[in-house]
Amino acid sequence: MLDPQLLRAHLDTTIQSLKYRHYDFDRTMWTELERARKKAIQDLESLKAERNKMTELIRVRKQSQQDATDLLEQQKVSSQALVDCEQDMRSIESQWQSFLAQIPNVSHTSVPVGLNAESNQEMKRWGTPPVIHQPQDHVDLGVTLGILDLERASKITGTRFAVLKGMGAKLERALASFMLDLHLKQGYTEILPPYLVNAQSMFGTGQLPKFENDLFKVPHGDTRLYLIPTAEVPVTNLYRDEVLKETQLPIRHCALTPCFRSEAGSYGKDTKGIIRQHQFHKVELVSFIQEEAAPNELERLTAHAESILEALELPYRRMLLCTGDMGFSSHKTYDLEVWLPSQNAYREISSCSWFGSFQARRAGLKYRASTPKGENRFLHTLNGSALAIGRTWVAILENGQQADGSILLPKALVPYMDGLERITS
RNA sequence: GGAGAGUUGCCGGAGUGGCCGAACGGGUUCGCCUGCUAAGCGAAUGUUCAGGGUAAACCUGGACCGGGGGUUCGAAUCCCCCACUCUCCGCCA
Repeated sequence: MLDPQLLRAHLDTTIQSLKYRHYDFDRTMWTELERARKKAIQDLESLKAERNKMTELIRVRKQSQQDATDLLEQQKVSSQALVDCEQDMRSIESQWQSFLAQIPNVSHTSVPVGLNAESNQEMKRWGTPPVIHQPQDHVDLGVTLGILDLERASKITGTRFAVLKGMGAKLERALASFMLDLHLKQGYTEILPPYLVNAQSMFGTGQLPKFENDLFKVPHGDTRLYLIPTAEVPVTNLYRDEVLKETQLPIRHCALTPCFRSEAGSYGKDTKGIIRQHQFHKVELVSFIQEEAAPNELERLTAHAESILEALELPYRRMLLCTGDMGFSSHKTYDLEVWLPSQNAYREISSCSWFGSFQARRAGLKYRASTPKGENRFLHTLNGSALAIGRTWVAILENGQQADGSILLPKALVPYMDGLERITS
C-alpha cells in the first residue's frame, strides 16, 4: 500500500511513476474520494464530540439528582443523525481503502524506465555456458534416465505437475538441503511455515485483492484458505500487526516450502517440461530491516542467491528489472537467470525484491526506533528466491549432461547425494 | 466433535454501565541522592486518525480494553456472533 501522504504531497510525480508500471491512476476518482473522506470524517467527529459533551451534561445532572428528560430527548434525535453519518463514513472509507489497495508500488529511482522485459538491464554475468553438442532438454534427459515422469503425473493430477523418481527425487531433496545449509551459514534463521494461509496474509504481501485468480483456494468451514504461491507470504506475515524492537533488526529468515500457482493466463507458455508448474519447491530468503539499510540489504540478499548458483557451478546473469516488468508490490527487483543449454538462453531462476514499506503498510509491520523518542516506523521488507528448486533441477540436468546421457553433478552437491557424482540410467 | 476457562497498556493484574485511556505493582526513561553498585526520593511513560501550527515542540477533537454487530442519552463493563489461547473428554497421522 502506498503512503497516502505520497499521493497528497507528490501526486503528479507519483501518477507518472505509476504510469511506467502500467497503472493508469484515476486522478478524478482519487480527488473525489479524498474530499468525500475528509468531509465524512469531520462531520462524524464533530457529531461525536457533540454527543460526548451532552453525555457528560446528562451525567452531571443525574448525579446531582436533577431531571434530565429534556436532554435525553434531544440526544435521541441527534444520535439518529450520528448513525446515518456513520454509515456514510463506512462506505466512503471502504471505497477509499480499496482504491489504495489496488495501486501498485512505485519504483526506486535506480530502476530503468521501460514497458517490458526488453528494457531490463543486464548487470553482470557469471560463468561460461558449457559447450554441448546438440544438447538435450531436461525432459528427454530425465525421462531417459528414469528420474522424471510427466505422463503419470498428469494421470494422477493433471498437466503442469511432475513426478520425480529415484535419483531425481533425491536430487530435489539434496538441492533443498544444500541451499538451506548454506543460508544458515550466511546468518538466516530457518522457518517452516504453514502452506495454507488466510486472506489477510495474502493481502499483506500484495497477492490479494488483485491476483486472486493466480491462487489455489481451499474451503475451510465458513472461510477459505489459500495455498501459498511462495514462502514470502507466510514468512513476511510472521510479524504482522506487531511492533518489533529496533535491536531485533535485521531479521533474516529462510524457508523451504512448496509453492502453488494456478498459472491462469499462461496457457501457452513453457508447456514442455517442468519449468512452469502448478507446484514446485523453493527456498526463499526474507529480510526485515530499517529503511536506511534496505538498499544494501537488497545487494546482500541477491548476492546470497547468487552464491547458490556459483556453488552449483551454474552460469547465470543478473538483470535489473525495468519499471514495466516488475511485480505489483516491488520497489526494485533483480532477477537471476540461469543458463539453459536446450533453450540456448538464460531463464529466470530467482527474483530478489525490495518492497520499501509497501508490504509493511499492508501487513502492519513496524519497529520501535532506538531513538530517545522511540517512535514507531514501518519496516522495509525484502525477499528473494534462493532458489527455485525445480528450475535448479532443470539447470543441473541440462548443464551437467554428458555425451552418454548421464549427468555430472556439481561437486558441492556430492555430499548431499551420499557421494554420488553422476546420475546414470 | 463435546464440555469448561480465558483474551485489558512494555509485562503482571484490577475494573460489571457515566467522573476509565484505564487503579495498583513491576519495567523503562529523565532528574535528585550516593565513592561505584544496590536501595531511596521526584517526575514522565500507549497507538492511531482528523484539524490547527512553516517543521519540530505543542494544541483541539475522534477512535482504540481479541474482532464484528446490538441494547443504551452513554459500553472495557450488558446481550449476540466469530476468532484465538488454555484444560478435560472423544477421534486421529
